[in-house]
Parts: sequence; structure tokens; C-alpha cells
Amino acid sequence: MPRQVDQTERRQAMSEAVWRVVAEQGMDGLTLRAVATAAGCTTGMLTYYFRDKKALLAHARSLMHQRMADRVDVLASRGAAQERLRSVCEQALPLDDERRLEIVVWAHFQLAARSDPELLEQHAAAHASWIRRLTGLVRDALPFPEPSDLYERVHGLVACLDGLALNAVTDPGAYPPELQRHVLTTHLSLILATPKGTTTP
Amino acid sequence: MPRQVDQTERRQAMSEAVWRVVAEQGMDGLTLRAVATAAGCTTGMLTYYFRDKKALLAHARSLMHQRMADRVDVLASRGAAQERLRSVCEQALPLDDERRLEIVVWAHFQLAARSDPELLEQHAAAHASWIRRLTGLVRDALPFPEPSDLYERVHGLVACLDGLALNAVTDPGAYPPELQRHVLTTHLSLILATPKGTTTP
DNA sequence: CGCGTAACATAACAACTGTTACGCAAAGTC
DNA sequence: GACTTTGCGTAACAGTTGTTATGTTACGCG
Repeated sequence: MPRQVDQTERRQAMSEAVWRVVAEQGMDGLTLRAVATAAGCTTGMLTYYFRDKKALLAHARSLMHQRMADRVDVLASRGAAQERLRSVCEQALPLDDERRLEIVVWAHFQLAARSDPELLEQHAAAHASWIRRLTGLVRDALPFPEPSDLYERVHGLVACLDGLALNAVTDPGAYPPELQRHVLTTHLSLILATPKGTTTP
Repeated sequence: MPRQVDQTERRQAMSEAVWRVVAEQGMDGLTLRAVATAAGCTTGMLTYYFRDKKALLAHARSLMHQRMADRVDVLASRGAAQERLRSVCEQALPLDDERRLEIVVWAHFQLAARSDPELLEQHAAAHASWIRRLTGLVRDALPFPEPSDLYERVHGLVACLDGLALNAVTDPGAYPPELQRHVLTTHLSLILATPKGTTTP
């Protein structure tokens, strides 16, 4: 056998190059040559490790989902209930460069899923899993009996995280990490401090 | 003078074709030929009314922003304070096909603005204006003195609307209009029914 | 009734795209 | 040391892209 290389490592490096290109140029700037340049290799190497562009994109998406899930898994198992909830929520915010990159790419993938039924299915599954996880964390963190509108509260929290993340990566100057944390703190307070909707419709 | 046409109307029709293409195919599917097909004309006609692709995109974006602003203007001036707030918020949610289209296109433009300083500036201005408008509406709707965390509450509301809209257009089946309205109701209740943050950090 | 110009359509152009084929180097086996 | 196979670079290919140039139509004025 000739020289051996770590194929898994190569594929990861190329997927990370995909992330960088998507984050900087968007989906319409995602060309094989741009990825090759970002990865410091040639298009021939890309086609050697991936059948076609679609396979490269699928791997890049899958790897990102896996990394995010792993990080959340760790955070969701340590600390008190309210601390676990908060730390997991912060993982969905672009508080540093790494998460900023992830969120931009994630948003692009999410929008791209709209025109690809296969991607949409994967996204829907991941989203449902995310909702379930946050529901459990919110339930554990509640200092009072489970309210009847828990379902809506969690969906509101998820939406707030996604929207805040999207706005923050679009205009980072207007959404410094402190502001993001304050908004999250306020929202968590409202959710966890109001026992039942004294609704004013 | 030869036959006269309403150039403004033509430009609007072409911009609306841009919206449809972006909503269905994304930014990387936005080609002049695709727009021409969607508009029922030829690429020659597109280049006759717009210098280049960038000008076409700029017009499409500008027209969309103007239409959204006009609709909000009307809603923000009729009814009681809480009703105005709610109706304006609902304009940011994909509750029907028209707004679904707008929100998808808006999201694509927002992400695209990340790699174009000029677009980013326009987006930032529009976003700041949106925040200001909602701040006023929330202030009017509050049944108690202005809380110290009003700024964070409004940003949380805006984020919640954006995130909810994004998730809803991505997977409409999982976010029927009723669910969107319930989430909005719950969130508005939390904001308007809790006088001060009895914060549980 | 010409006829000039606004309002288009058609087509050619170079640049760029994903994909495929081909070539070569090097590391291990015999 | 010949030989095979993995690992990769180079280049050619057909298709698509935005842009430009060149026709062609038809309306309204004189």
C-alpha cells in the first residue's frame, strides 16, 4: 500500500473550508474553486474525496450539526437547572467568532433547505430535537408548576434565540455580546418569573 | 414619439419576478434568465430597464422595503395601543402567502447584506427604524410605567418575530398560522404583564 | 404617408461553473 | 528493484452566467 493519509481529517478540513466560503460569500459564492482555495488545495483533491458538490455540502452540513449537538450535550449535563438552560441558550448566540461562523452557515443552510426536500427533512428533525431539548431544560428551570402555555413559551424562546442570532451576525456592531446576553437574560426572566399568563389580549 | 409604456410598472413587475425567483430558488438561483422567465419577458428587456444585475437587485430590495413600510404605516395608526402593536407584529409573520414571500426574500437579502457593505448600511438603517417603531408601540401599550429593561424587551420581541418568521417559512407545516399567533400572544403577554424584572439570573 | 425613435428580441461574447479524464509521484509489497 | 495502488495535480469539456452588440417592431408626429 502507498502512503496513507487520514481521510476523515481531510474531509473535515474541506468541510470547514466550505463553512468559511459560505460565511464570507454566501451560497452563490460557494464554488468548488473557492472551496479549494479556502482549503489550500486543488479541485482535483475535492473531487477525490467527494463524489460531487452535493456530497461535499451534505458532509459540511452534517459535520456542523454534529459539532453543535456535541457541544450542547456537554453543557446540558452540567450545573444547576437554570445555569444549564442559560449556557445552552448561549450556544445558539454569536458571542464569539466560532459561533458567529456556525450561525451564519446554519442560517444559509436553513434557507437553502427550503428548495430541497431532503435537506428540509433533516432540518425539521434537527429543529424538533432542539425544541424538545429546550422544553426539558425550561421545565427543569421553572421555579413554579408547569404553566399551560409552556409549549408557546419554548417556541418563543427558540424564535428569540434564532432571531437574535440572525440579527447579530448580520450587523455585529449593533449587537455586541453584552446586548445579546442582556436580551437573553430579560427573556429568560420573563419566562421563568411569570407563573401564569395574566393575559392582556 | 413611439408607443409609450409605464416604465415604473414594468420595473415593478420585474422586481416582483425577482422576489419569486429568490423565494423559490434562493440567491444562487437568481439568474437574469430565471427572472426573465418568471416575468414572462426576455433578458433583453431586463437589461433595457436596468443597467446590470446589481441595479435590478437594488430596485427589487428597495421596492420591497417600501411596500412593507407602507403597510406598517397604515396599521400603526389605527386602533387601540395594544391592537396596533399586535397588528404591526403580525405583519412580520408569514401568516399568508404574500407575507411568506416577503419574509423569505427579506431573509435572503439580510444574509446577502453580510457580504456587501452598501446593502449592510441600508439594512442597518431599516432595522434601526423598525426597532424604534416597535419601541414606541410597546411603550404605548404598556399598562404600567416604563420598565428599566424596555430596551431589552423590544429587542427580544423583534428577535422573537424574526426567528419565528424564519422558522415558519422554512417549515410551514410545523408552524401553522395559529401556532404563530399563539406564540406571539404569549410573548406579548409576558412583555406587557410583568411590571418589572423580578430577575432570576 | 413616411419615418424616427422608444421598446423590445435575438444572439454572440468571454468568463466561469461542475464534472470528467488523464497523468504522475510516491510508498508499500514481492 | 520492478510493480501496483493510493493520493493528488492539471487540464479539457460542455453548460451556464452576466454583459454587450445588433437587429426588428410599431407607435406617434409631421
